[in-house]
Amino acid sequence: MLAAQRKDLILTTLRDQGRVVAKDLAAELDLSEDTIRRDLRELAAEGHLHRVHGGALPASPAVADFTARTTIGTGAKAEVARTAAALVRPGQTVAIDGGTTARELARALPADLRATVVTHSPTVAVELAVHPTVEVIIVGGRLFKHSVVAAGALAHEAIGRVSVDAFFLGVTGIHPAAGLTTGDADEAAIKRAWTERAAETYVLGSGEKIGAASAFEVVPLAAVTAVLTDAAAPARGVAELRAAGVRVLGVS
Amino acid sequence: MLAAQRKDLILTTLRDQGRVVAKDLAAELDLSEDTIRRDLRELAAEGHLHRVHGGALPASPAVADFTARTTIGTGAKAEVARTAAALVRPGQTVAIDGGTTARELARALPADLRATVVTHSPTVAVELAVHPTVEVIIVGGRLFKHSVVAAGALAHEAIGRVSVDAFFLGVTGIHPAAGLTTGDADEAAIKRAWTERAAETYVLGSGEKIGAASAFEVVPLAAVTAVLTDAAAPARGVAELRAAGVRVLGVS
DNA sequence: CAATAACGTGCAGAAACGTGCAAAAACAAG
DNA sequence: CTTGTTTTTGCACGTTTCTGCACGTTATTG
Repeated sequence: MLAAQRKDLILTTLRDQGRVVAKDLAAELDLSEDTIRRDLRELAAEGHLHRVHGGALPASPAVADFTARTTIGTGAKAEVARTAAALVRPGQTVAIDGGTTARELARALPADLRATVVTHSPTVAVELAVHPTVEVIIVGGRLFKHSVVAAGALAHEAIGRVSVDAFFLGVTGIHPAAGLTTGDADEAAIKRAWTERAAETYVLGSGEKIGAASAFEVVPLAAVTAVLTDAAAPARGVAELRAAGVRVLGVS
Repeated sequence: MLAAQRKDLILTTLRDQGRVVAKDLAAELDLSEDTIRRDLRELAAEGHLHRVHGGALPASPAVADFTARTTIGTGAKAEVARTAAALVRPGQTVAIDGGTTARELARALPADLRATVVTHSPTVAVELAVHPTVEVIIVGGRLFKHSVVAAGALAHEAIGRVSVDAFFLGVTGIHPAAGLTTGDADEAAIKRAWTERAAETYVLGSGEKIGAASAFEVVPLAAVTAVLTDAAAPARGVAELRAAGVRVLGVS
């Protein structure tokens, strides 16, 4: 057995059994405990496991966190997110906005999806850090703490150099007359910049946002490909959007 | 059963059953009561449980919450983080690397600190989103999932346009001969770029990293201002660093 | 109150630890 | 192919951690 294989075995054993006992493994592999201890020490130094007396434990309780994280979300936002995730094609480059629905979208992406996600949301980036196949590009800038997204001229400039197949836009208001709105002017400009760089723009619009309007327009409704909402969205609001020529997905 | 596992079992039993009876647990695990009592004493000393005659009860909710926060706050990495946080002066611009110690540093910054933090770690950015006064600049780039940091040419270029008063550098190895090392070459280059843009560089080096060495050198030890470590750092490792002319803070 | 159970401390033996070293195996260059 | 270099492995050994024992002290119970 090669030394590298042995390290893989250690990590696999850790994952499967939740622990490694140095003495047992040495006997099993017919090696000295010294060798196993050396392996454990090195793997611990690289952050792959937690070295304890007599063996090793998993690196962190992050396994439990991973499980919680991958629990399928319920509620309106998760519904919207699923509708959105189904629109992402393998091989595409898509941009994801910030916010809780956007975060749900990051979670809802299929585990085998091979695509590139560009985002100015560190929260979305952290969510996608555990995705096995999606490539993630972070757009930097000044952190707008209210929404936990990068904003300002730095972000705006960086977005201007990106082109994406689709942009998943988060807003706070979806109104037939007022259009798509949000509460901060700088954030509105960032979102607008994304729509200008995207072939298609889908609004993440759970029902509570329909009929609402905030202070700053992002883009008019005519500028987007569709509004993605949920089954419980208000029928009148949906009807009004459709009457205005807007494509609404996620509700009959 | 490993000793560390047994402590986990005790805490799990406490959560599930609301109590631990020392005599019963000793019988169940075929160990002496002395051993169980020692475990309970140690866990109580760390605030994880309430020691009572005959066994243990859960720490009270308020204490448990405080302890959970304090437990994070009392580990080696939190110690290092506190030493680091104390070095940040109001009005400064500092860069924070990625990793768990870096995240602790973000948490350890004083609540009234007025400074600017630049980081290529979305995790650090998310932590600082709740800080009332610190300005945060995110450096974008391709997400290196293993360490959850932005990397690649985009990040490297962005860092080249930033100057900071101090860079708090995370590594996996601190060795008198091998220098400061990490496990990925691209990440090593990003870290190096930061050291070149920083007036001072402080290494976040909890004790387990001292004496260890990973594959890729970031910078030699002579290139940094100081290594910040914790009280439990190995004395020999610390002595060797000091003998090599390295300033080591956080341990006598 | 006395008897019993549980406690914490100090101690010794066993197990595990990490370091330095040398030999063997693997690798790379000529 | 040979030779020099690097990596891997086990050994020896001093250090550290873990565990049970003994025992005096403290708490609980009838």
